[in-house]
Amino acid sequence: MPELPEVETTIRDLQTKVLSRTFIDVWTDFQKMTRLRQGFGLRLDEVGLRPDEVGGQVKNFEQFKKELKNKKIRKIWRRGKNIIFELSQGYSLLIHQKLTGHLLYDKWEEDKVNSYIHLKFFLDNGKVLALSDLRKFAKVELWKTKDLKKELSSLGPEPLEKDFTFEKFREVLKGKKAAKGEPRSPRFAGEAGQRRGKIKQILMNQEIIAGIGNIYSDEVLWKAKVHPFKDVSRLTEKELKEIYQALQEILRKAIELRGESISDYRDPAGRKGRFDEMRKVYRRGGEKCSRCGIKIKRAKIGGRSAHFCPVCQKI
DNA sequence: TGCAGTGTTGCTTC
DNA sequence: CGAAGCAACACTGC
Repeated sequence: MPELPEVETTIRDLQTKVLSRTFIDVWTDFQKMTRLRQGFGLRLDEVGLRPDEVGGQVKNFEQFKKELKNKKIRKIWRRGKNIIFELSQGYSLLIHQKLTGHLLYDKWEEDKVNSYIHLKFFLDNGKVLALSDLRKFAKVELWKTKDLKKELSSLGPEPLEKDFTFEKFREVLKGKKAAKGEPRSPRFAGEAGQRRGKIKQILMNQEIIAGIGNIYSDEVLWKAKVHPFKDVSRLTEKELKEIYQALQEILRKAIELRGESISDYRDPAGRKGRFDEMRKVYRRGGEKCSRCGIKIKRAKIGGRSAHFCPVCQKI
């Protein structure tokens, strides 16, 4: 699954390859993947078309194609798990790869997961930027840059930015009282401004911290020796520091190793990342914990699986 | 063979 | 308001 390190790997590679290129054309065999968002004079009900509105979808894709044509890529960046191509004339193209999507450029390795191509961008250098996505959950949206920036501001801070200090981490995690006129922080609860909720779910909440998903939340909590079910309000200062430190180290290491590829993620050349070598708990239920030898457990939190060591990780 | 499991987001329901 | 459930989709493994 593309989480922060995988998305970062993708954009860094694309920056060296498609910056300053212009979109010439676009093809898809799954029109539901593409959308025009705010700023195109469309009513919301026209934009949020239902699957049965085939005629509407065709019309929508034709307009998407028309608007994208001849736009030049000025900047490629990442916000959380979103890839953003900033284009000429005030446009931005947003790609969210969801569970099994990944971008491929020019020539890529032969691999089954690279064969589910549902979208192709044709560039002015004669090369193709393609989106392979087995489950077809990925979304590709054309925005007016101004509107997109507003939309992205609802995401939590970037964990690898310089200003994401330990103090800031503690503040966003624990939740502080909203100042007058300020929007209330998400999942804000209790008189003292104390947020409640299981730490794993908090880490995966994109409005609290951007970019963390199921794999890295499991790995971070194992490294920090904190149980995924522990309520965030009960975390000690020491535990908070351990989580912060583990988060920094694991995300940086995962980027260095070009992400994980236990499932479908591949880089733009179609190659696997190597974070798998470091994986301690994710999808290792039943195996022995490398720290204490006890069997790694798997349990459900909010409908998804958490993997953890029931002995090393304290509740 | 059939069906639960897989993870992200957004919408619906309570 | 929040949290829980489910749908979007296709393939794997038991």
